[in-house]
Amino acid sequence: MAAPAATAVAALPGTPAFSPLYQQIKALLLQSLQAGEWLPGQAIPSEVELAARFRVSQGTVRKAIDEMATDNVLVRRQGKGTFVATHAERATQFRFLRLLPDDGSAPQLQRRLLECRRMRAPAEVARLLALGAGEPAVQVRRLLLAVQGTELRPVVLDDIWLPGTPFKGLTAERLQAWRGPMYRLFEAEFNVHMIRAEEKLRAVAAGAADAAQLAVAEGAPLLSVERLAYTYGDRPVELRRGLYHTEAHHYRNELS
Amino acid sequence: MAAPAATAVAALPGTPAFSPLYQQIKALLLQSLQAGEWLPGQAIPSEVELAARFRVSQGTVRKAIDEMATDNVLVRRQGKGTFVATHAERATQFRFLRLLPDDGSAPQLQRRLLECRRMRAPAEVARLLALGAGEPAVQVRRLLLAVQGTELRPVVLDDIWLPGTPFKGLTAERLQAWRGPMYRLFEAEFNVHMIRAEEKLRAVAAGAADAAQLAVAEGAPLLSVERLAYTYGDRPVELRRGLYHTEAHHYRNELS
DNA sequence: ACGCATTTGTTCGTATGTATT
DNA sequence: TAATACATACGAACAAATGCG
Repeated sequence: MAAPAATAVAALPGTPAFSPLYQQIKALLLQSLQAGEWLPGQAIPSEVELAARFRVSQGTVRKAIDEMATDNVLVRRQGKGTFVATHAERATQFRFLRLLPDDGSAPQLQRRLLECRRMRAPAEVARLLALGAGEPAVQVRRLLLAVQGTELRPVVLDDIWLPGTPFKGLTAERLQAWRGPMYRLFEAEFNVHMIRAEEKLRAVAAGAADAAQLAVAEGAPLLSVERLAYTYGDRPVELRRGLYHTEAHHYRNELS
Repeated sequence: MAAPAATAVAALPGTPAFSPLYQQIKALLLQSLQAGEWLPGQAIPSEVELAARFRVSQGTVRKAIDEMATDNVLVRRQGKGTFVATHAERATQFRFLRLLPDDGSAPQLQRRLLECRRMRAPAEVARLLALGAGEPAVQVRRLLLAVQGTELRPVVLDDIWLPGTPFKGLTAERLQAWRGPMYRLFEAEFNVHMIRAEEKLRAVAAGAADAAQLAVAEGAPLLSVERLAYTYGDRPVELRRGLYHTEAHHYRNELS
């Protein structure tokens, strides 16, 4: 962990490997995060400390951290320090949960675990998760139910695939016992932190089995959301296909 | 337009109106943009010029511009200057057009104008566009067709509502004649620049009329995209409801 | 309750590098 | 080549928020 080359080196401009100092610092910080030197929720060293470690000015460290903060990898808190982002905070949850009630109320969802089993990854799953042929994977299926007064109405049917190796030890009991966001469990128990995801949305007709789970008619229109989530270094670590019942809910998106 | 108070004033800390200098500069720049002092595609004054005008350091101007650049309101080009963002650039178009072919090819869409008429805004439209009762509005309906080899397949049915006053002079002929993105027409001809939008997505069943336009069966699942687009100062200036046929296309979204 | 140390936030100034014309 | 504009980097000072003694 004691990096032999803690000093960042600015290559001569014009050489192919050239990149600004603050970008090199950013890369080094990301490496430390990936290596688990600082865990989600913990504070990283102060700007002056990092400046001393890397032998650069405080302003240079600042610019590196600034970018990582806008990337939602770090969170700055004036007077306290800079912290590794975590999925425990409310703000972070809503970045990945885009389904909202039409009436504008706060989403209130209950989980119901349907399945959690370990198996060899199917070809398509292996391809998207960049796994070798026959490598293990974990499949999780669950239902999310909206709480409306005393009633519970199913709104999301999730089919989730995770690489087996980093998620060794993930069981139905573990999932069942967990209170809080699933992504928070992943980072707390398996040191896998989701920072980015790509989604493909489609309208599809409900199949018989899915319709039964979601309590809708067969052939009813459902919103299909296929997600590929990435951790540090753009490594894909989750494949998720969700079916959303959008009668009293909608998927909210901000274009900017 | 000759601002009487070109000098930014830092209120005493603790007073309610206090905000950092660079935020004040940002607000002043946004006012100038809103007033049309610099038009989309044009260069704004250089950082040193702006620093002199506002009596602040170059670094402070720089920070204001930095934020506006990440907001996609301005575009920096090293060696050339800083420019007002425009919808003419390819990159900007894809920020607002999220429908992509499943096969990964570049989207190639043809427009077919169905309707363009001026009328009093219906109550719901008026509410969302913050119009007074009975104020004029323009309704545009159009079809987008995917070009697949020699075939044309309808994929999007758009129903667009615009406030009548800023869009005085918008006619079917004007729309028909325009080559390029509609948002580019809006900023070039009507000085209305879209910078942000909120969308609500749902899966719905195709009605008889919509199904006919999109060449799908009645009841087929369609992706409904309801968009409210904003210009400078968070003023809503477009309401759009699109129906997407997502059999060979999908809506792409990036979570970060 | 007060003050002090720590940490990030803001602002200034200066110098040099890189891209464009 | 020279001038201009943005990009990077350093240093310094003070403000604001936090936590601790």
